[in-house]
Amino acid sequence: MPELPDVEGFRKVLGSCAKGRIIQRVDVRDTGVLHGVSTRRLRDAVEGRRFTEPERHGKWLLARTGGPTLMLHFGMTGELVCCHPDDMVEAHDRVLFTVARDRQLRYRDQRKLQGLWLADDESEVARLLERQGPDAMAVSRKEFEDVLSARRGSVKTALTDQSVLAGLGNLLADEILWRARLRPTSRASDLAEADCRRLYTHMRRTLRSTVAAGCVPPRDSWLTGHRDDPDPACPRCGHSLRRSRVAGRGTVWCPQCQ
DNA sequence: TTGGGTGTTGGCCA
DNA sequence: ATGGCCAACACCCA
Repeated sequence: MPELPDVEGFRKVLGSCAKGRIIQRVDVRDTGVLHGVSTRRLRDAVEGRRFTEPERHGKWLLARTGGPTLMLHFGMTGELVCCHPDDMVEAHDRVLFTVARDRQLRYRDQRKLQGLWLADDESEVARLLERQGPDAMAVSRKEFEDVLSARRGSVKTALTDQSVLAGLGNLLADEILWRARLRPTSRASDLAEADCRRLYTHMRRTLRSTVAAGCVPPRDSWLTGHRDDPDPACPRCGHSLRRSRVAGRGTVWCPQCQ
């Protein structure tokens, strides 16, 4: 689930729930989500510190504390929620950060495909992000065109490859390609300049509305609203949508208008 | 009950 | 460089 818009939503949750507050207690309920750091070291590193303005790069959330930085990745099922410490701890609440008597930030994740890392300094942050391409929300049109034209594979593979462009997942890629009327299997390097511009425009437009929504909503007028229909029809032209596999992922597109 | 599917990533192999 | 397959994990569904 979590793609750029979701993670941007989690960044806002962190900001409104915990920014400026002191981390009073870290409670690790499941060490399986900790990567390269023990519960002990995590607590020693951040308890007593204050959450500052959180940042995001692609699908990574950077929880800064003025010292070490907590790096969060949400995999397919993770989320960040603001709770009351007395709220019932749910089965998938893996790490709890108590930041006030009445506030507790929770890293909740069903599948534990990713988790939390602790970066002691900026070089460690950079090391964890070194394989990430430019953020999809921040990339310039020029840079976008440059990275796409350098790719031999399909445009969908390029859009979802985090080392090319950071932030887009399977759903967003399908939605953006549908809006830009481009087949997911088109070779990225074959795109005409006009195609590339259109793709960039629709990427920005789609990101803007999904970030505002805090997710990629299954709207009726969007492709997202139909990908799970039994016999899906294109909300733009009515033609039957096609399913296939591109970049190893379930892909939905309209053979008529894409 | 079992096998196959799922919005994440990275590693290995050809 | 690229694509395919698998694993990590927990759950759903036929």
